[in-house]
Amino acid sequence: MSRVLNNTCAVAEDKRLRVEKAASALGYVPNPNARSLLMKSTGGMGMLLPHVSGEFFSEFLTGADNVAKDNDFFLLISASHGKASEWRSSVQSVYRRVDGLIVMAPQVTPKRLNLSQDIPTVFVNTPVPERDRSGVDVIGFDNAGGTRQAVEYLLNLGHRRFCYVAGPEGAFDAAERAKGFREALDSAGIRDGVILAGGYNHEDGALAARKILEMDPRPTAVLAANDYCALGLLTELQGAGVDVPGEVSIIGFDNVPSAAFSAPGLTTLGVPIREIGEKAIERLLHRIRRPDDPVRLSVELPVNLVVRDTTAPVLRQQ
Amino acid sequence: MSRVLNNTCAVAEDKRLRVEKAASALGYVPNPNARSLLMKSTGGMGMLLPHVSGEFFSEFLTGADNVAKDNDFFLLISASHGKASEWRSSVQSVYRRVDGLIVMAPQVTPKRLNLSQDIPTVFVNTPVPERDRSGVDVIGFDNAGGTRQAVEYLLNLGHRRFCYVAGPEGAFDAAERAKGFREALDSAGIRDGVILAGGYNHEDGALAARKILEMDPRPTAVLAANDYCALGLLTELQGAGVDVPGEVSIIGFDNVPSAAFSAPGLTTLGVPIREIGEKAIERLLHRIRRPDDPVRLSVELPVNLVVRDTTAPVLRQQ
DNA sequence: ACGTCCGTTGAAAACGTTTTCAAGAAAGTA
DNA sequence: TACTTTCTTGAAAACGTTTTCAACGGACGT
Repeated sequence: MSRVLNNTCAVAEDKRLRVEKAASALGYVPNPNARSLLMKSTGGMGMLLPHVSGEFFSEFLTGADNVAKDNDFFLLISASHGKASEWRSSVQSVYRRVDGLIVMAPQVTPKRLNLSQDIPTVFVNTPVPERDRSGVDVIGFDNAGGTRQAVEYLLNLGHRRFCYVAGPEGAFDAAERAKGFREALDSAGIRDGVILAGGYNHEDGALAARKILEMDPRPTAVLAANDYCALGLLTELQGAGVDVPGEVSIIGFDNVPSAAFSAPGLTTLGVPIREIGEKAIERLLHRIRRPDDPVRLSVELPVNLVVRDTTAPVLRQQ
Repeated sequence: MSRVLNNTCAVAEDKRLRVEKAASALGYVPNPNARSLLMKSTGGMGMLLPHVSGEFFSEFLTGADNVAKDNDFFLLISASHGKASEWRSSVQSVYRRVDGLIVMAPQVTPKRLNLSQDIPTVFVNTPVPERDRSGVDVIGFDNAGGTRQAVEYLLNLGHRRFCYVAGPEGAFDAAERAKGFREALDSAGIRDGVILAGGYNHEDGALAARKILEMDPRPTAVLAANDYCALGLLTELQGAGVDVPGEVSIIGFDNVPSAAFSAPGLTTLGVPIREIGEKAIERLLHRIRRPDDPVRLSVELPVNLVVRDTTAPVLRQQ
């Protein structure tokens, strides 16, 4: 009897007791499929991500999970996505199983995902053209501005020979970060900034480090596409006897927890990714609870330079 | 018409075409709730975890997600669990929404979770008493043996003054690791091993490091409950001018990706956590596909010492 | 040409809930 | 006492699928 479980209308006290006793004796748990088939709500949030590995995503998940749990929502996660076709099948499999969707697809433009419009969706760190933002929320952060800021900081420290270790091919955020690097150098009138192929993992940084070691003259400032890349770079350079930050300054991107605990501590660009995870779920909750609210989010959060110990004035090398 | 979408029986070719065209024109996607209500299968795997933060869990998730995706299963994740009551409500909310369940509950014994027996369940790194293993699969790893192995390695390097930075209170795996430490010291006849309160995060290691710095005589070998703790310890000791491994050797636990990229590289105990994630999902898939197979898994995987550069012979200090 | 069998197809039952509908009982009012 | 209103409760409809059932038509064999 659904009335007693959900307190939906008045029931005689003796009957209520009998039903409750029977329910707990049988270990009765309502079937959520039947429930959400009828009620058209599932109590879940879907997260479509490119990966789940690394601290960037684990922080994002942690933020999302915290507020989801507080509101008794579960998280449905689908990851490991490179191609648009994989995205589409994931979208299908998630559709109608959740009440809201968070999509982080730095490699794919959302219209290729053919998402249905009838489910609240928040895009995070995903390239959404202005004309496609009508029905959806968009949370981004200033990738290009971050690198630009970092370059400017290094310029002020006297650096003139720059190198950028790029992120993965085809990823929108990586491209933006590289763009910020080029723009900042252009503004400063520096023409010989080097961009090296890289990626988002330690190994990519280590590989780039070996190329940097062979360069002559060697750059005095290296920016990496993210913290893991920077950390791999740092370790490899140190292993080759290079003094960081004495000879080379390094700046990462993301400010993952580990960045604070390298030796020396990594100077990096802080992205509030855990807070973004929280905010994204909160946003979905709002849209679920007030479906007729027409206002949509479209924010680009600032990225803050977190100065630690892998950056120093260039004076010593000149 | 379900017959054409699922190829369940012969249909005239012209009708099939017409149905398919109509379906794609309307953007028809079958409602998964209605589907699984009837078919009693959902195409999802549930993961009940204590957290999702940090590389340990992100590696575990990556492994699980890889094989789940290859088999077109989605992952339903419920985390942030401290208390048994939270676990129970999560179990309820996941029940019937997934075809299999992975439970990692180092803080709770499974019988307090009142899990239903009718869904395949794999316990990972969870204390399951022998008598409760009849219907479930259990994958563990040798926590005690790991620390024991590490202590023995350090003993061979000549270390005699040991310190252990413990994990979180109440966690089964942390207790096992501490037990291994005590046992190994007892076997060696060393009575003055120090156990410090700690935790699973960088900060816990850093805090413990400050206590170690005040100790006199200072230990020459420090084991940490996990890698993050060890890394926090390492950074803090280095910051205080302590030479690692010259003055103090450090060994972590888990072998998360970052452990390879500290400076110096962290000696640690390798837990194949990504493979465990894969194996757990594979196990569930097997049990879903062959429900009548009575054999149950009950394995304790070995933990391997991964020697890097935070450990050295004690000679110099004697 | 007639009977049988197989391939095809439409209708209906089932899955486990919630919600609606209507009926019945109890209580209050004239 | 009779009528109306409110409270309670059982039955039935609905949600969107899959599967089963039965019927229909055609093809094949005798």
